[in-house]
Amino acid sequence: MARTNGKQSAVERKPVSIRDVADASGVSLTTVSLILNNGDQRISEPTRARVLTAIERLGYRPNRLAQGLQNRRSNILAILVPHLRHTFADPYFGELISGIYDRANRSGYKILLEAAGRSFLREKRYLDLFDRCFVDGMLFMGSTDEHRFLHRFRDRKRPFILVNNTWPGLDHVVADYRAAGRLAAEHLVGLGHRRIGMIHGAGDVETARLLIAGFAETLAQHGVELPASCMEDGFYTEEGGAAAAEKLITANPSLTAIFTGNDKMAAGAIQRLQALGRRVPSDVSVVGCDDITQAAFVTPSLTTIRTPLYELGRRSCQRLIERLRGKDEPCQEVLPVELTVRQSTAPAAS
Amino acid sequence: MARTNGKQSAVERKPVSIRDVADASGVSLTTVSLILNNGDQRISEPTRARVLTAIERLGYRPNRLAQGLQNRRSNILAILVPHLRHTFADPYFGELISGIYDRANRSGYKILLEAAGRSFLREKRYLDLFDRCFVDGMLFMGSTDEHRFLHRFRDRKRPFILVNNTWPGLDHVVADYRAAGRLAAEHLVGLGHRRIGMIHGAGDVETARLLIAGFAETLAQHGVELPASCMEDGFYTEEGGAAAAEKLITANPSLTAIFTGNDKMAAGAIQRLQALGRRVPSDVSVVGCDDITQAAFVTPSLTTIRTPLYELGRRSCQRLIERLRGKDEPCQEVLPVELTVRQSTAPAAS
DNA sequence: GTGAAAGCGCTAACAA
DNA sequence: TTGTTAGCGCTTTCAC
Repeated sequence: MARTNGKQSAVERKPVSIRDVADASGVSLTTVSLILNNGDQRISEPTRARVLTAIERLGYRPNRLAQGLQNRRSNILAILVPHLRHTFADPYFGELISGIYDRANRSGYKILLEAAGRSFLREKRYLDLFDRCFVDGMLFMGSTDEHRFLHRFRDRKRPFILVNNTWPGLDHVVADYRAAGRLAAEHLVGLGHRRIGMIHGAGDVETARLLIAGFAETLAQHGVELPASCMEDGFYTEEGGAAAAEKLITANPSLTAIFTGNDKMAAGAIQRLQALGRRVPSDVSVVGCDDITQAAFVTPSLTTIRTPLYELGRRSCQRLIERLRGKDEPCQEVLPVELTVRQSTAPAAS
Repeated sequence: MARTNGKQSAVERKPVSIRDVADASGVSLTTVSLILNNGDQRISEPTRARVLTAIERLGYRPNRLAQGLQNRRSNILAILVPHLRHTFADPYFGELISGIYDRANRSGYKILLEAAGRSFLREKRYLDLFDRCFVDGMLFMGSTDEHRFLHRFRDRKRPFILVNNTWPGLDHVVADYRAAGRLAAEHLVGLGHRRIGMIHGAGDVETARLLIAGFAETLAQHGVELPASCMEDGFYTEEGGAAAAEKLITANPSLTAIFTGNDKMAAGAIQRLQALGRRVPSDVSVVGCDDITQAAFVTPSLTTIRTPLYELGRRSCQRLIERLRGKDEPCQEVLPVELTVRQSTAPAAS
């Protein structure tokens, strides 16, 4: 791999080293290090004070490359996202990232961003991140069944957490999507809806399957069918949701309610339904999933199942940090979801 | 500063070093390094092949902490965002980040995420990021006049780029906000609006002032006033936009159009206007700014000024990388904006 | 209590 | 064409 062979860099900075501090305070380099790392032991108060003063005065900061080289830790965690178009602009990922960031920051960990593109996976660069000492641990969000590389983390040799999805043998923190499906179904059935459609996310995502299962099961318990003709894939995007809504309503004109696998698809669906002359919610009710910030600001505001994205991020990171601290128990944590009722659902028309 | 004193880490991994490769292929460690770094020079073909094979077989990856320690580079760039609530979930920042990420990735740079919280600024940790060799360069977005620490980067000793804002003496890449204001004004005036309000972002943001200036100037050129009573701060949030819209329309019931400093405020404004019984756009037209993805999926879909966020991110990162490669010219780049007409604007009613 | 010295994994003069 | 060697800045035994 070619290196950028440019000049060293246009800048020159004072590299104050531990050596300088030692000289300035008339002690050995060991003493300085001891004071920095070993806390209260040994070193006499006067010496300690002198060194601390020198550190302050010189503005010394330990070089973390040198530190890391020594103790084999980078103090950086990687967040891996799938390679989609402008992935980081998606509020779903953004909420998770915010939660992870805040938790990591609290414990002094830095966050490295990485998108799992084709070459990244092909060249197994996710291993590099660990083996080249870039990061101490990794969190992956947005996984699908296609992400076969996840196998490699089952040996638990590299600290790894799957965020808001599951995979056999991997540690994860996930929202209760089965319950999400159930809550949506109960809400709609409770409003008297009987002819209901669903716009789901990709079929190769475990949580999407759980959501569908929970939704269909609960409808069935109430004697409501969810035939294949009432199911459409919305690909988790606004455009996909819009197209799916159009297909659904065209194929099943009598539909009075639609449940979507995320809020983006719901926003797209609402817009398309209105464009097709259906009023929401008086003609058709729509229930979303996730409760991203924007859900409250579409018109009508979206009734949705709240998955605690920020908290999922926090907890995932918490678990990873525990792991890094030596706790070696498998982790399968499920966080509860709840119904948030707004303006996009109403009693069935007929 | 206390270190996490936990166990080394629950895991143990094969650390294949350059030493191992050298031994395995019967050459010196230097030879291996030369092959890795110096490209095609010197080394004979047979030797090179032998070494490359060994590298492959052992799965050797150079430890970047060691590399970095040597050549004082981390190959990591920091993205600094202001510390707001769930900052990373904001599509505005997300688009910029996506652009930066993609450009950085193309040149082999990693991205480190950092939020500029109180302690981060107070303790000057932005300097640590450089001086402790965490990163080679930094991009900052979401800056305000309050971010005084920006002064410290004027000496150009540390590669730094301001993203989508300006600051005296700092390199930046920014959208043409004055033109954005002008385009919005021309659009509304062109539709016959004369009683126009504005919901602006914070007054301590230079781009917000430029936007206001461009908007007011152009209205004035067309003989339209923009009195103080028609200006409200929306704090760049949906809730703020909603509250501002209510104030505006209450104080000036005859308003027929509102321009907002970003799309989030526009979404909030639209929702509140509708809640107050005003139809958008037939009673009141609304123009947003930025054109985030969600702008197309509020109801009615939002007419807005497109600032090329993703491209701003890309260019900013491009500039930073050029800087890292030794180019030392100041950079003040302005990217054009354009009007995107959708459903939220219509000819003036009266 | 404090310091000398070895070594983390790598790069790059300088020799050979 | 290849190898020897001296660090990069830090941590950590082990002596004193």
